[in-house]
Amino acid sequence: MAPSGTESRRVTIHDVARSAGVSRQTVSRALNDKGEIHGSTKQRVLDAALALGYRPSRFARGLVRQDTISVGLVIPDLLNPFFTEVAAAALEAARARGWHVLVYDTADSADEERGTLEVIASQVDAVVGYFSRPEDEIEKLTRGVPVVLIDRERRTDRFSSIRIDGEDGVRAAITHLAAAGHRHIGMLDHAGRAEPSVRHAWFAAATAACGLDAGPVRRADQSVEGGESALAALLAEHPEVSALFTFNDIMAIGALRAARRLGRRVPRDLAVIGFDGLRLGTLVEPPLSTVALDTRSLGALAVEQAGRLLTGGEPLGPDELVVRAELRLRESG
Amino acid sequence: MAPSGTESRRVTIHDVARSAGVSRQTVSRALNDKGEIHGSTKQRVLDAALALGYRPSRFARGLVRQDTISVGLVIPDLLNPFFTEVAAAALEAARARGWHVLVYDTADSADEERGTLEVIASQVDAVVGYFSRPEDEIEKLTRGVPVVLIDRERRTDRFSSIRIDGEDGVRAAITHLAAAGHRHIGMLDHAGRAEPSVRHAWFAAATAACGLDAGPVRRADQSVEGGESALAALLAEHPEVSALFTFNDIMAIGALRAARRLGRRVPRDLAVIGFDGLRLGTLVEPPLSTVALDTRSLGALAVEQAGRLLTGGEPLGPDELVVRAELRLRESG
DNA sequence: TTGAAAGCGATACCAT
DNA sequence: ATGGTATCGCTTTCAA
Repeated sequence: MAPSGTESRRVTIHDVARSAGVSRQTVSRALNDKGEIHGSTKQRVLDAALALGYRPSRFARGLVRQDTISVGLVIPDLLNPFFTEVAAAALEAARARGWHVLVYDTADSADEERGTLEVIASQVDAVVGYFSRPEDEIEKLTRGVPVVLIDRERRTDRFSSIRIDGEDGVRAAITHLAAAGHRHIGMLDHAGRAEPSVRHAWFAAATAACGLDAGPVRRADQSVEGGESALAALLAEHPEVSALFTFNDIMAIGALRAARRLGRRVPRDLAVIGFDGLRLGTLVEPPLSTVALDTRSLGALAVEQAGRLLTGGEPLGPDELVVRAELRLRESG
Repeated sequence: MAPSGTESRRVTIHDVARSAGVSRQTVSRALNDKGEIHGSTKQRVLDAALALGYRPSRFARGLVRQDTISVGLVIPDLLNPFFTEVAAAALEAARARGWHVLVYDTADSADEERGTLEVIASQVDAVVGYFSRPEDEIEKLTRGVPVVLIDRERRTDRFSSIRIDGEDGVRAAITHLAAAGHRHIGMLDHAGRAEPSVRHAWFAAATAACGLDAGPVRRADQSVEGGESALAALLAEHPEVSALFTFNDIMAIGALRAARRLGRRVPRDLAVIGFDGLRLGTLVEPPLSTVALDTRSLGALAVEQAGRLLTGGEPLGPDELVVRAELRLRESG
């Protein structure tokens, strides 16, 4: 018997019970493999359920068995390999706990982010991810759900953040470049927010610490194309620049391309060091040197903390909610 | 007042009602912005809700307002850029419909896939994605939920599949190589299943159609490393091979690397054409020629069909459930 | 404007 | 082994 044709009302446990000539409870027993049920009865119920195309309501079930946990993962752009890696790590950590993950890609758009925030709170037990709008707005929209922010500061009963600490890593990178004789190190920062990024601050501090003048900085879109055109512009204005640090690996890969186009050999004529530590960096030519983040533990940490916030377990403290970056030298610088 | 400290029972609408001195229905009105409520009453309720840290139960709410739709997206490996692209497309299509997407990464593991199948049916309204196990097993485990399979055949009331048709694209690729004078075209197939892949069949048919002898085929892991070592092995046995077609772009990128290591210039000494059309292919050196799939419409199509299966709308027919591949020549071949 | 009562669809507990 | 009843937390009539 095929499942009802058109315009079908939902098949409930009641329908199955009636069809099999038993009570609802018996149906429940049969479906959930509880004992205490006669073999033939069970089979009859199962047959009836199949024939009717019965599917338990996840809502009704969730209401009484309060077990399933779902977390919302908010990502600005899944196609950006960095976020892909974080997402994959979060999925893995969640799976290990038997949690379900609802993924929302906000497409780098403030509107989409707002839309997501509006619906997400009613669908999940905790939220993890990246946001661009003011914390108090996030707080308002997430109404009571625990939130773990990545690369953003906010600590309250309900909010936690994972801090990305690249200070040492960036200093190591700049020190390395300086030791190689580079005097003019430029940077490609990202143009997302109004102010310069924290990574830029690390860069500035590191160059100063090496006794170098502040190198030229150019802000650009957080993409391969952004890095490509920004480096061309930067080099046009500052041909003396012989080394480059970028906000992230994607932009660095764009810079590699621009360098090739401009006839600058890497690392001989231009040393390039990115930030993030993407796997992708090993695939380009030359393999990209980078200040690497452990994206895996980043995602895992976020999920772990969400769990603690959720169960009222002892939340991790600021010192534990940090992911440190470290210099990973390959061939580009 | 901070949300209760330890071991807190769930705060229900009832608690809020009592705390605000009104009935549950009034609370519901206040929270859902229904009219018919006095301004001050509403404010009092809202305050009480906030003070108690009240959050509506998604299960209870879902039970009565049967509106929210969730689909499960099953992906073998989110870090594989091809699947990332499909996932991103599916997320986008789902968002446009206001659906929620639960993502499951099965880590290329049969066990994880089984585990996912066991829980997914009770959490979503429809399932979309990639599976490796036999259809009847999938059917059994998904108990009544509509399923859209990608790159897999199965059509019933409840199952649909999106077919990937690369026949013309592969023929165009091989024809192009033959026209360029290549007589010995090798292939790197993937080693996932027991039999050769469909893509291999297209390859074989295309070489035959061009009047060439069947080229050597080597099976390898579906990864950069897999492609890298497989090409080395293939070339060692068949040094006459001057052109290569691969199961996918990732393997082709591995092949590019191996070629460089072996001192074979691409495309001069070895022409390489991949399959998938990844954005990634534009970043390597030289940019990868490929038989490209429109991953965006692949994901969108899957979601669209899931919607039709779900609402009982007229499902798309086999002719519409196809994504065709086309040759995209860049510089590697 | 507010409240009482009746479900939504399932499971758990207690009888029988 | 099976059925009755209460219950999960919320929204939706329908009265007042």
